[in-house]
Amino acid sequence: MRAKQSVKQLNPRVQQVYDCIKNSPTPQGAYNLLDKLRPEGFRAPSQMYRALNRLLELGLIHKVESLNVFVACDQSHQSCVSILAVCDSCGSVEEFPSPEFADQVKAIGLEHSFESREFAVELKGRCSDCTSIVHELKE
Amino acid sequence: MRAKQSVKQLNPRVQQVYDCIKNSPTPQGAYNLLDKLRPEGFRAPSQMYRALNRLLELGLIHKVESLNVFVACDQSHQSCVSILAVCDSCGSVEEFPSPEFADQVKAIGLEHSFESREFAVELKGRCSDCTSIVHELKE
DNA sequence: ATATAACTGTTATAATATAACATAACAGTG
DNA sequence: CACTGTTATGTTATATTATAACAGTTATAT
Repeated sequence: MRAKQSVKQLNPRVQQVYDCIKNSPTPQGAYNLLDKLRPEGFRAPSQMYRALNRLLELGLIHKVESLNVFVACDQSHQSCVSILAVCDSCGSVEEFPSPEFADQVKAIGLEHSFESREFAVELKGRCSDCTSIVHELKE
Repeated sequence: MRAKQSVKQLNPRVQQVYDCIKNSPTPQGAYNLLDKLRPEGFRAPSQMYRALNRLLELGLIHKVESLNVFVACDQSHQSCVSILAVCDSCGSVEEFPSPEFADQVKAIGLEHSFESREFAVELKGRCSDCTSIVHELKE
């Protein structure tokens, strides 16, 4: 049997998609990524979705469900339970890790006898950059 | 100008969709609802999405973004900021309102200078019913 | 009554995602 | 080495979800 791929060594296609997402300033949709990687030999959606699903499994990226886009996971935290803050204005997505918050969500679930496995929080609003731009315009 | 529709009196098509969602034990997709309401004269997706978007605006339903399905909002709470707990096993969605939780999420946003407007929390796991069934099977 | 905005119907198409099958690369085993 | 099961990749077609654009209708304030 072939050795299971370690996280240190991603498959070529998976690595290409991961790099592309990491190098993008804003989160990317699957077909957007597909276009970007067409020169590298990506042809069909299924190729892209395979790589994306692998990266999701590994926890290296998040999917912003409300926008159908993908964003690299901020590596600085371990428990990949985080708040994704989506800026309506510029489209950027920031990740706010908060372990105690994760505990609280699980606790609320348990109050209702719900055994939670994973969860996602998506915030909509305006990021700090866009807020300061608005303030400057008002001056 | 036509009077703005009050919440007490929904338009016929909107009301039909709302009733259909409320009467469904599990959350429904748009095309699923469309099939159910075909006998009532619904023909095209755009008819359904118009009604769904109206209900979302009014806060009468939620969209479960990770599943692309719609669920009636639990009327018992006002500040429609809630946790949606999706059961992997039976597909049911429960709503856990928690106002203090909402404040906490906003606070985490503000710590990062993010002005949040709205947000959604989706929990994945196993509901109390399915958990007890599993326990019974183990006996 | 009639102008106007809201609602509804209809057709077409865009955007997102997966199924199903074929081929290639690879690692272990006899 | 040749065989075998597994993972990875390529390819085609199709399913699923959502919106655009336009025409026609209904309701209501004036």
